[in-house]
Amino acid sequence: MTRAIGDGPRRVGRPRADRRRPDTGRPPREELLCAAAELFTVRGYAATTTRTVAERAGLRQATLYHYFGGKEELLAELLESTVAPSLRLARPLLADRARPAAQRLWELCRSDVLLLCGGPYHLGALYLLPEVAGSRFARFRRMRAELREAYGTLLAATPAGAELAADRGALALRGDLVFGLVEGAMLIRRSDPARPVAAFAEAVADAALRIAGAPREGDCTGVAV
Amino acid sequence: MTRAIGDGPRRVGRPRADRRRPDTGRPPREELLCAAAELFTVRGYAATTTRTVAERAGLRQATLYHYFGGKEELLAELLESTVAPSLRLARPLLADRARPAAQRLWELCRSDVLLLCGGPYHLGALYLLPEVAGSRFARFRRMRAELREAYGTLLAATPAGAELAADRGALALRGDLVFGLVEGAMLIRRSDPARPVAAFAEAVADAALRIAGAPREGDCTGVAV
DNA sequence: ATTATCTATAGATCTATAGATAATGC
DNA sequence: ATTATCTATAGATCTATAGATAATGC
Repeated sequence: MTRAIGDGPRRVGRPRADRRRPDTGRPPREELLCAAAELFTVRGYAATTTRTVAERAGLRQATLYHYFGGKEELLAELLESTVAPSLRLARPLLADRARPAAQRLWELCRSDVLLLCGGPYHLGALYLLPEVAGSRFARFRRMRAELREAYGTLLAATPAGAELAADRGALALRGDLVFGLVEGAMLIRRSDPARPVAAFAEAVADAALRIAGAPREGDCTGVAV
Repeated sequence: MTRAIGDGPRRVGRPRADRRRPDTGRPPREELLCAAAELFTVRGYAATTTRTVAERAGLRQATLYHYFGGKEELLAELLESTVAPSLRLARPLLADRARPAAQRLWELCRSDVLLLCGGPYHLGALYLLPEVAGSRFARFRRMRAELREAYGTLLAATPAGAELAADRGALALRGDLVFGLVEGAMLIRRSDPARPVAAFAEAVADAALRIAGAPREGDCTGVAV
């Protein structure tokens, strides 16, 4: 006795009022996060209401509070879920002294761009929200600072970085430029979303290494520049 | 018979209720724009209310409507006032065939960063607002597209750009990266606002030219890199 | 009994308009 | 008379809570 997909609720609890939406089967918490991701990135955080988030997930506004304390909690969770994979990636790269620093830096840039631009939503755009300065997002900011630090460390270990070792200011500036290019990548991408992400990520990583000061022929990509 | 500064209203019309604020003498329209600039960039556009804008300018909320149709009109005016100077600068640079393209591109980057980051507020951050997609901002978008075009033209006229003439896609991508770095500069700057703007602008222009593919020793700045 | 959802709503906004008022200008 | 401002407010939100309800689980 099979049931058609999206057919009936086999779940505990009062059924949803909005029956139009097919039952994805995914947990409501996740559906809410997805809805928030899309709305926050497309319409903006402050312009998005708890009502629109909930209804896009097929729920009534009040039900959102069963899963989250409010809009800020949604944002905090989205932000942290975006840096976390970058950090998991950065740590082993930092430790891997066998490979040249420039190569590891390139790899970090490329993966970060993929993470920020690769998903269905450009979550990286959320990093730029003024709201992120609030105390509720301290944990996210700490994680991001650690990632930022990883960029700096790798850059300093690079031949071009070593040359600058004496001039702390110049090194810091260059680090900011590299990190800024990577984080700003999803804004660039917005102007031409049709471009394949993989190639785009490599192009950004190449550009980042040029800013870092890598020798011209030393770009880590095999692709001609 | 002189009066102390900020003393008394010598102006037509009902006096302001809020007497705390010293009379700057500047026209209220301008004061409103300034207030909006600060609030939009610091707190975010959607999070800023007409009330906070008006009261920061020393006026009651309703008085804002004497000068502007609403929040969107304030934003539109701020946005256009930010691209306009960049465009005025780009046009003669495009026409000036005497100087090498790379040098003109460098100059354009540097000035744009100064315009975006030099003022008291980082108005460039407003470019990234999702609201800018709205129809009310079509004129701003057209102006920005023209500026974007100028970057592309200069890049193509560069030696490195000429090499890529065959590969339209690669040229477009590189143009996006250069333009994106410049527009993203105020986000980078946010991480270290203490840095002197002039040097920062040159550093970004240098970085932009590296992305553009200029020969290593060809950076237009006299400063060692 | 437990759970996921719902409906209803109080309280707090926020925008935009209507109409009054307190100056100067003539 | 003209002007720049004000006060007051209707109407439309939006958030967060209280409490009801319709499922399954035992």
